[in-house]
Amino acid sequence: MKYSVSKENYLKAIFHLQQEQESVSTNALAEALQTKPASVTDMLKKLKTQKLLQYEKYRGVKLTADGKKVAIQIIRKHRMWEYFLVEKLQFGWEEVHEIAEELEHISSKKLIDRLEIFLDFPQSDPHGDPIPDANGKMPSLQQLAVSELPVNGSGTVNGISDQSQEMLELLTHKNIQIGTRLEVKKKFEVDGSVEIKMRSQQPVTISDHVAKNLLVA
Amino acid sequence: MKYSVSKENYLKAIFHLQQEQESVSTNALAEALQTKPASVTDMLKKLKTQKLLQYEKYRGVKLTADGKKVAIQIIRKHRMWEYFLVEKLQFGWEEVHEIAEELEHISSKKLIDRLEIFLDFPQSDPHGDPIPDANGKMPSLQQLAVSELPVNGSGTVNGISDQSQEMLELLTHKNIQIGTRLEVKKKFEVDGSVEIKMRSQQPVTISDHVAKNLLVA
DNA sequence: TTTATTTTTTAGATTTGCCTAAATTTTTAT
DNA sequence: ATAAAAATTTAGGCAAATCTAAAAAATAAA
Repeated sequence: MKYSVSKENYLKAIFHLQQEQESVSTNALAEALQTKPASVTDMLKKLKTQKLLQYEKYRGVKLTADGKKVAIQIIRKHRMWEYFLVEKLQFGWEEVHEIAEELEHISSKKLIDRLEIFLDFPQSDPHGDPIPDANGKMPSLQQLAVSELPVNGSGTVNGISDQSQEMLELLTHKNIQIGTRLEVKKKFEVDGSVEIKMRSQQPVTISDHVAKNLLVA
Repeated sequence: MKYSVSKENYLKAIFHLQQEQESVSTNALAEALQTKPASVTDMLKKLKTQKLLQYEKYRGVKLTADGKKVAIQIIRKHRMWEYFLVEKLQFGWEEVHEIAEELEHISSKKLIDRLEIFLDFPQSDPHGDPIPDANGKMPSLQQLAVSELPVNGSGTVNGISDQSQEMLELLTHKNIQIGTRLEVKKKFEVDGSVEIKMRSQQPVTISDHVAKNLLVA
């Protein structure tokens, strides 16, 4: 089955929002998709008739198994392309999201399966998010925010919660990327900032905000 | 400026039809785009207000310099992706057109420029068609149909006129591809068929139809 | 437990790209 | 040169995806 770009974006957004909350509200979806609640209601009705989601008016929405399957395939495509852009075309991790937003809607399944082989079965995208396999199996990795680490605790960066351009640029500036090993040297209770040390580098301080967004294993 | 997928397809189709005829008719466009003449008329009016083409009702249509520029960039993307699919992802030359029809509408210019570097500046796509450079310059190569070659004349295949799936599969079956060197051994006037010989192979006969579609330098 | 606030839905429009049927213009043939 | 045929355009509509404004339902607050 083939769906419009718009429908695919709805399914993807609902999938992501469901990670946080069981049931997704119309307003949350409108916010995520940068559209109006009235438009969301319209689309939910259409997706419901296609049995991609469960929806009762005023009650929020949940993906069906079918809907989830579609969403995961889109996410697979998105992350696979991001990996390609960074690893093969030398893009920075902060510029690939936008381009992948378009590439994820290219319909050919064979294309992605071939790309996966060409890339040698990458496990996660440039921001650390896992790439689902062809069957939709998503490797889930354990993650802890740096802000939760104790003093002298250490870990390897394997995820970023806020993947905005600005955040990614800040991290790049501080020389932090996926795979970076770091140790917590000091925690300042007064503002939640954390001093961290990376291999063969002077210690640097990151704000409370950044520490909460930096995930390690 | 960004245009809809539909508009891009119109510009591309007009560009291709203009290679044959100075001015393009509504019917020819409808046929090429698998749509109705009435729809074409509608769209032509819209593209005219955007100054992408010259159009006077009942008089046919021609691209403006702007329109040509847009069309060439789409063709550049299409052919670059086709090259990528065949060279890197191991697709057959008969399966890439369809996928490239989607990929050509991905908007990022940087993406194609990076892809071009990654692919090491390919000059032509898997069917022998030239890939325009970033400025829109299109390397034009001299081509002659095998049917026009004299007996004992030879050449290297560098283009296919009819790039339908069936034709490409037939050529693959006969071991003919871009770059194949061949010599005309015999010409049968009665049906226009031609016997050709390729390096270290028994001679094979191709029909009039195929001989006209096979271009050599 | 009413009232006020927030969330969500409905109603009615708009835009894009397409369609069919009918009218018009151009081209071809007699 | 006129009639017939072919090509093209106009008119009126439809579906998808969006919007604004108003109504309805759910939730929170007094």
